[in-house]
Amino acid sequence: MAGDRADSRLSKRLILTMAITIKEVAELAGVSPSTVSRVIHDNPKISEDTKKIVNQAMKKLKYHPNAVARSLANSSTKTIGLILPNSSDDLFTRPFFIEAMRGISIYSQNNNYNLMYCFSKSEEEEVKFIRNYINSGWVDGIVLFTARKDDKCIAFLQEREFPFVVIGQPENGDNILWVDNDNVQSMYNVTSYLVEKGFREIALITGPEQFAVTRNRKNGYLQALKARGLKKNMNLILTGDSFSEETGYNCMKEILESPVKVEAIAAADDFLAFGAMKAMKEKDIELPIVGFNNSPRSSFQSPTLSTVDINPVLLGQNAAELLIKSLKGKLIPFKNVIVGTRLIERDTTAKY
Amino acid sequence: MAGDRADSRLSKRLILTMAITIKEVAELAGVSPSTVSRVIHDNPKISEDTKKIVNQAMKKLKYHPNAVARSLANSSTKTIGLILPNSSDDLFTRPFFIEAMRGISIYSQNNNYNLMYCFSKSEEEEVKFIRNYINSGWVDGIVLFTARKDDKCIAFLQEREFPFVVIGQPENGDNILWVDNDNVQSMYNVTSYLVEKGFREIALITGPEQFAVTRNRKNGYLQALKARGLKKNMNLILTGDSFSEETGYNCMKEILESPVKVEAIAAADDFLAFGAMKAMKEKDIELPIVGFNNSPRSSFQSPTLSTVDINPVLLGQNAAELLIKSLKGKLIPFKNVIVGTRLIERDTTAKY
DNA sequence: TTGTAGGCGTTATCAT
DNA sequence: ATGATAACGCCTACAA
Repeated sequence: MAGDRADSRLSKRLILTMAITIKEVAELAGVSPSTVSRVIHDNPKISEDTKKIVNQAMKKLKYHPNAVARSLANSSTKTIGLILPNSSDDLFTRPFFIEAMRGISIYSQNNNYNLMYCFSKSEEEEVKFIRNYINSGWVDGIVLFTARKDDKCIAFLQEREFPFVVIGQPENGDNILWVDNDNVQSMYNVTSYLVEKGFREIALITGPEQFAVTRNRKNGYLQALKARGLKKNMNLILTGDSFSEETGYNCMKEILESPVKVEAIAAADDFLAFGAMKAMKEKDIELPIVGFNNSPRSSFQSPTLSTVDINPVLLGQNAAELLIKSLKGKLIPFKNVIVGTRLIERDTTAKY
Repeated sequence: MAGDRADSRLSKRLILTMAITIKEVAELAGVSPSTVSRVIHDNPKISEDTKKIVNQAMKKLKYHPNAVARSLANSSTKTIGLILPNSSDDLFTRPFFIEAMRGISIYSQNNNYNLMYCFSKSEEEEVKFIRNYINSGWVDGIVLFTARKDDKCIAFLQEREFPFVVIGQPENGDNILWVDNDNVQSMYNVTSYLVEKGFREIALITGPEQFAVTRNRKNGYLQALKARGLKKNMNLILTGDSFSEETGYNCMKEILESPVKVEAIAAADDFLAFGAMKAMKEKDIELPIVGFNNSPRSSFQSPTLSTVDINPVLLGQNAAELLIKSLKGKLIPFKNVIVGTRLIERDTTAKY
C-alpha cells in the first residue's frame, strides 16, 4: 500500500511553494525514486518506455533537481571560489580583475560550474576566506588572482591539499596549476622593440620585487639587453614599491634629476608609465615609453601610450579550464598555460 | 554498546582526507550528535560541563560544520546570486560593477552570506541564469544590477515570488526592494549648478529612454529649468541610443552643426561627455560640460571632466543589506534606499 | 530493467 | 539537559 504511506507527498501536498522532489515525480510516474534518478542521469539500462513516462512526469510537475542535496550526496558542489586580492584601489582602476572574472565565468558556465567570490583586505584575510571556503565545503576548487613571493595562500592550499589554480606564475610552481603570460618574453619584446628603434639607454621602471611578474619582466629586460650586446646600467633600473602612478612619477623624476642619460623607458605597468609621463611633462621632456596591461586610460593619455595587451579574459578562461579539468580527474598534459601578449604601438613610440 | 555500531566512524576512520562530522565529535565527546549540534548553536539549555567537553572534542578533531548538509537541513544556503548584465564593454571600461560587487561583498561577508555571480550576454540569458539559480536551490536571493523598462528579469522573479533587490529604480517599484541614487535630484543639481554659472542654453545628452536612470535624469534637468524660469528647448535635448562615447560624439556633433545656440552641456554619463568633448575639440570649441559616474578617465581627460560621484560601493552595500535583512525576515521599515551623490567640480566647469 | 535501503551531514521534534 | 529518530533531497550499492 504505497499510496497511504507517510511519505506520499504528492497527494497531500499543501505548501505549493515547496519545490518538487524526485519522490513526487516517482509517485506520479508510478516508479521508484531511483528510477527517476537514473532517468535524470541518462543511465543506459533504463527502458525507453519508463524513460518517456518519467520525463513526462518531470515536465508536468516542473521538476528541477536540488543542487544542494545533490552536492551532499556527491560530496561535490561543482562550485569554484575566487579570492580577489587586497589591491584595494587597483581593483577599481584596473579592469584586469573583472576581465579575468569574466574569462573564468565563460569557461565555468559552459561546464556547469558555479562561481563564488570574496574580496579580501589583506593576505591574512585571503587565507581566512580560503580556509572558510574549504572548511565549509562550499567549493571544489579555488582560483587565486596573484602569486606573491612566499605566498601564504598557496602554502595553505598546498598544506590542505586542496585543488587550486593561480593566475600568475608562483615560485616553485612545478606542481601547481597556473596560467600566466610569458612575462620574460613580453618584456624582452618590448625592450628589443625599443632597441630596434635605435635607443640604447633604456630605463626600466618596475613594481615590487615580491611579485613574480616583476622579477620576470626585469629578466626579460636584461636578457634583451644582453642579446643586443648592450650592457646593463643599474642606474637605469628603478624598482618601485608599488604599481601606482605615484611610484612611476617618483622613479622617473629620480632618473631625470640624476646625471644618467635616458633615451627610452620600459614600464612594467601602465600606471607606472602614466606617472613617468607626468614627471616628463613637468620637465617638458618627451621620451618614448611603453607600458603594460593596456588599461583603458592608456589610449586616452596624450600622447596615447604604447602598451602590452596581456589578455586577461583568456588568462581567466584558461585558469578555469585547468582547474575544472583537473577536478574532473581528467589527465591534463600540462600544469600551466602561457597566454600570448600583444604589443600595441601608440603615440609614445610610433613616431620614432 | 555504541562503540561497535556500524556508524562508529571515528575509530574505524581510514580515509583521513574526509572531513570530520558531527557524529565523530559526538563519539569522542561521549554524547549524542544532537548535543553537539546544540553546542554549535549555543543552545541555552545545555550544561556548561558538556559544552566544555564538546568544544574540546571539536577543537581536537578540527571539526567544521558542513555548509552543504546544513543548507539541506535548513533549506537555506545563505548565498546570494549576482546577475551581471550584458553591457559587454561597459563591464570593463566602467568600474561601476566591480565597485558595486565590492559593496555587496562588504555587507555579505560581515553577515556570513556567500556570493555567487554570473555574467550574461543578453536579457534572455540573464533570465536563464536566474531560473537556474532558483531552480537549483543554490541561492536564497538575487541582486540585479540594472532596471530596464519592462524588465524581464524582474517580471520573472516576481512571478516566481523569489527574493531579490535591484540596483536602480524599477518601474512600479512599490513592492520591490531597490537602491538607487536620486537621479532626478542629481541632475537637478547639475543643471542648477550650470544655471548658476550663468548659462541659459543648456543641452542635455542622455542614453536610451528604456532605462529609468535616463528618464529620471531627464526629469531632473527639466525640473531645474522650470524652477529657474527657463523654458525647455527640445532641440537641446538629445537622447542617444547607448551610453557610449560614440553616441556622445554624434549627439554633440548634431547640436554643433545645427543652428541651435548652446552654452553648456549636461551629460547623463561620463562616456557621453567624453564623446561630446571630442566633437567639440574637432570644431575647436570649448563649452562647460558635466558628466556622470566619476569614471577614472574623467580625471585624466584634458581638460579634466566635472562629474557626479554616484557612490557605487554604497549602492552595493545597501542592496545587500536590504536583501539580507528581508531574507532574515526582519521587518525593514523601507523597501528602498537612496544613496547620495556628489558633484565633483573639475576643469570643464571650474573656470567659469 | 527496476526497486529497496542506507548514506551524505545536519537539524528539529519528540521523548525521557 | 540529553538522546533517539526522522527528516532535508538525492545517489548508489545491492537485491530481485
